[in-house]
Amino acid sequence: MDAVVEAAARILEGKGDLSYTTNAIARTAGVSIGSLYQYFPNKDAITRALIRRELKSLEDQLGPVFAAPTAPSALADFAAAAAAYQMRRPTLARRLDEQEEKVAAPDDLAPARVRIMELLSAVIQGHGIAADTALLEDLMAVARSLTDAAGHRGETDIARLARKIEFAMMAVATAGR
Amino acid sequence: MDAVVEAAARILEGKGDLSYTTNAIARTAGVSIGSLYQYFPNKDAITRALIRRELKSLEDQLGPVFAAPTAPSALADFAAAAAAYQMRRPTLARRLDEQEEKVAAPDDLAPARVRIMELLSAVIQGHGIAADTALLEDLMAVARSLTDAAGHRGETDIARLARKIEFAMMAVATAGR
Amino acid sequence: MDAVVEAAARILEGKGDLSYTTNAIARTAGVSIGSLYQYFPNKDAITRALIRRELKSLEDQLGPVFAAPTAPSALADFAAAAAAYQMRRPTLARRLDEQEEKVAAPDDLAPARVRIMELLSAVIQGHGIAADTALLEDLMAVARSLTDAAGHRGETDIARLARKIEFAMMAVATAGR
Amino acid sequence: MDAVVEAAARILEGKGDLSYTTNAIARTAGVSIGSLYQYFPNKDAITRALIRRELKSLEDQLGPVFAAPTAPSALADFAAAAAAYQMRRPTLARRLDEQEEKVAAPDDLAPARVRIMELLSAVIQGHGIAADTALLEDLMAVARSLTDAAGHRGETDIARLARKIEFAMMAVATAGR
DNA sequence: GATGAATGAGGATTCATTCAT
DNA sequence: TATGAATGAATCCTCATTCAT
Repeated sequence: MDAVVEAAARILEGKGDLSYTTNAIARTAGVSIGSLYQYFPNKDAITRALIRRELKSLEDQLGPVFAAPTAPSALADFAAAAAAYQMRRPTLARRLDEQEEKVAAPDDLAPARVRIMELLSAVIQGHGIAADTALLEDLMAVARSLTDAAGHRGETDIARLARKIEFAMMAVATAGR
Repeated sequence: MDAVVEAAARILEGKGDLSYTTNAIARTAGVSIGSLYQYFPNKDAITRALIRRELKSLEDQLGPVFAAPTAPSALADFAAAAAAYQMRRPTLARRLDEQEEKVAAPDDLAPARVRIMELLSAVIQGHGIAADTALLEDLMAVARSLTDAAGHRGETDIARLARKIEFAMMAVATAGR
Repeated sequence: MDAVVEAAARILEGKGDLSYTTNAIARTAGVSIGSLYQYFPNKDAITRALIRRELKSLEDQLGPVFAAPTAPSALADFAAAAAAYQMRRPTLARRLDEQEEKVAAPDDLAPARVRIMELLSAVIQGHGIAADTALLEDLMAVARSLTDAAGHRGETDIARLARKIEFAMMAVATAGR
Repeated sequence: MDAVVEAAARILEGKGDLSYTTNAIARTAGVSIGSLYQYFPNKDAITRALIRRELKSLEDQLGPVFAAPTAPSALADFAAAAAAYQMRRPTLARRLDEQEEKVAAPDDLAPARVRIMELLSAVIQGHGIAADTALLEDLMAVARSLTDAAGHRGETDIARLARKIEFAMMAVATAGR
């Protein structure tokens, strides 16, 4: 149920890890724990659903890039989408990254991530750079770290953040020779 | 006691958050919980001691940079030190960052962090760039994310990692105009 | 839940302080500790609930005195009620007094105590004696000590105990001049 | 060792039950726990030694009464001694009473108590009243409760307290017919 | 379906007591 | 004899999960 997932999101970005309990999620969602366990087999499933939802949201932001992955402005657009996505829920993505490690079998999350990775791969190749998995991971990591840091500080200047991400990505891509 | 801190490190970088219990730490350290609590007032204190130890280790690696913060090679040296530091304990630093959020009053950790930040500030200014707190945080975040990603993949090429970090830092520093 | 409070009472008057643990209370009450903590936020709250219950019981016994606090027989009736109250649970009240020192913030217990104190004050004044707080405390202490001692010995003669209490109270009240 | 017993006394009348640990006693006494356990077989033994010391102190105060148990002023003197004894360490005696319940086998404390009881018995009989064990217990209880209450309030008027005790004892003794 | 009371394994912490030095 | 580090059973409390209604 969407309410449950949204409740999980709110608790995670609010009081954080320590209050992230199934009972708190149910209460915040306005359902009983009994019902919660009818929608989700266990706590991890809720976390995974939330991660899935957020990945979907990021993909939506990336719509224009998907439309033209090899355009000259594609990298800038990618950076802008990443920045815009994380600006709305600054702490959520960071907390979610931490949770992801604890969640068993995040296999069902792979498809979305693969799509985004492949998109980024196309974007990079559009800039004439060969993209192996390692590079793509580095680029994602850098983008995420800069948005996390900006989110932590409560910054709101999306354009500035996007610019930083773009520059950093470009630098990392060229550093690999 | 050092054994306790090292046990904490090993559990954190091994089985992770969920196994990071006082009893597990004691068992791994080869002491009883009773003894553990004679050395440390509570679990957080152990985590803090570990963070402190790691910061110290990073500062040691940064020794050459502290010696000549404004040398032309200072940024490259800083990146190399960061890379070298994290290569030995790839996952530890990342897991430790997550723990830090949960640890109450990490005030006693501030001095070391301030020293490193001020060092980086000097290094950046040696490159003719004004360094505000936000920029320094971004640079640290980027360096950390790249080392984490490399650590995740089990890479061992320190020089290559250092180069990526240096490039990314430079890019972020100049992106701020 | 009443069963928990009654279990607490039974342990306290039975094996005493050392066996007065949350697990023992839960076991005696026939519930799991989990359930116990759904009814009460912590152990102190159970103790307070028990004290509250006992104060309520004492107030019930004092009903006739509340009805006519200034009647000539009021002091005798007060003594009789105190005796009757404590005869049923000889050791409980004494053990509870000891616990009260350890219980944090027994503020929610004050009202009942104040009502009883004020009643006693009226009774005493009905005998032409000014009652300050110190005197009231002394009277309560004397009444309690005599019931405790009688309870210790397993006495069952309520009338005799009430008579002793009445005499002692009267003596203390007049000793203050 | 006397220092250990006095340390126990100070902790008990100070921070109370919760801080009354063997390690705290040793630290306060200026000895190691190792040494503490060379003097006393266990914690209870310390408590018992303290009780014994306090009973001895009370007996000392009662010296004049022992000298002339049947004198007309004996009851007043007894009350005065009890009051004087407890005034010096107001909270200690009360806390000690609570501990006594927890202490196993307080048999070695009996002799002193018997001596005091027999003294009181003689005093009472000097007033022409037959003293059975029950009455003696009641008298002791009343004396103790009044001193405790006075100690609780921080009163310092020994004469006033002695008078109250004497009156109350007399009343209880005559109430038994 | 939905509810929420009930469960109990597990985690942090304390403290009386021991024993090697 | 003195020391104090080491021990671990026992305590309070939390929280994911179940199931009778």
